[in-house]
Amino acid sequence: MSKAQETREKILREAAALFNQYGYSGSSMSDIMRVTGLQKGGIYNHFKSKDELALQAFDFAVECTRKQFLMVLKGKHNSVDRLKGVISLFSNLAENPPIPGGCPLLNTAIESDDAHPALRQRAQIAMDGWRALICNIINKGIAKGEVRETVEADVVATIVISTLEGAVMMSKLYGDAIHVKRAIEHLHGYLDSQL
Amino acid sequence: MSKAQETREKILREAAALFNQYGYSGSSMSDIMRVTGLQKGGIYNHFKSKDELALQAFDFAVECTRKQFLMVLKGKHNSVDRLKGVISLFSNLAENPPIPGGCPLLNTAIESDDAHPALRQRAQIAMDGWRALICNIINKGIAKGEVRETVEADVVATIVISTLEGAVMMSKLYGDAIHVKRAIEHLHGYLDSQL
DNA sequence: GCTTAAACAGACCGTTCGGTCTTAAAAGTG
DNA sequence: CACTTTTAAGACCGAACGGTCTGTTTAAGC
Repeated sequence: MSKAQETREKILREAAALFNQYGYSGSSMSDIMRVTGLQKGGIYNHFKSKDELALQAFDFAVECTRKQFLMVLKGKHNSVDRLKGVISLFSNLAENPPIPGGCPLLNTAIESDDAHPALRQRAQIAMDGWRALICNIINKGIAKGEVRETVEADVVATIVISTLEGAVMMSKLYGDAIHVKRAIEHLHGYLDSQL
Repeated sequence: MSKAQETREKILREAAALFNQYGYSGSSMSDIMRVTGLQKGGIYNHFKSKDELALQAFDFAVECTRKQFLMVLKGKHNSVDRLKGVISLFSNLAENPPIPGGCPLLNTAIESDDAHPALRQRAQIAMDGWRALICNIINKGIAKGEVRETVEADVVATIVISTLEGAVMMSKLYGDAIHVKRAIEHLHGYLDSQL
């Protein structure tokens, strides 16, 4: 990887962490200069505006998360196990998240929904991807006979994501992972009884 | 109510709506001047800083919500009905919320957890109140024999709140109430089978 | 209705904001 | 190694930021 690409990725990584903790409007370009150790010119050479940087930093964060999903899915073939694997990833998210600040999708969705249309659209796309992942696992499970045919994948996706994200919010608010742990346990029971 | 008190409350109401939609760092004093129709002097006469205004506006928003809870609880005496009543309040929250921008507790928790200790503490207190409300309903239900003795009120509170807040996030992200509706339906089933 | 304390307007302050541009250094390329 | 292009620095810009302060208007209490 060229020097330029390395710098670019460093900016994205540090900016993603900053935006994830302090939000888009809570992070200034000066903050980004500080955490990257670069001056204005060094940053604006790679990104033409704060807005563009924010969008790409969000995509970067989403891609990080997606890679974690794929890793945990590797080797698991039973569809219920695969779902539980995805869910269990969240036990770390509140305590030692891959990107500081918790779940980027949650944080970005909340900040952008009324305030930042472009960012909101990216968040929607990322959420679509996550919902599709869950739906795919379930529908393949149905096809393989591991999951009841009456199960509505869309509904399960909503329940799983809502419960996890809400629990991350609570655990981050209190600095206590117990809420995420309870959510995970509850979802395991839910999946066992419903699928 | 004196003129001053009216003005003060108008500022709180408008500021609460603004902060709830655009966040604390996404709302400037100029924005608050615009929505209140007041100049700097008129606002700073009632609040000594943007920070203090933000804290009080959050408390104002929480108090609004609390009143709604009390209203829906009035007349309901069966503990499961009371819980379901609280839950059903959320069907409006994503579409036509009492304070524009969705759930103030959710929004404030997400924005403040890494960025604003004072606001975070207020959010914790508000969350404590909400959890206590749910726990009280359940524990009284146990005492009255309406709820199984083995039910852990704390755990149920976590599940109910997490699921609802996560669903509000999703519904607001998509501008589609279906996720909140699914969450409510799921929680009704959960309460029926667990309590 | 007068008095007096308050509420409010709006000019003003220093700082920080996002963003531009010139220039020097460093990296890539033959 | 020479040459070209890219990359980063940092001075600089106008606008907007949160906050202060003085003067004027308004409303409350006698």
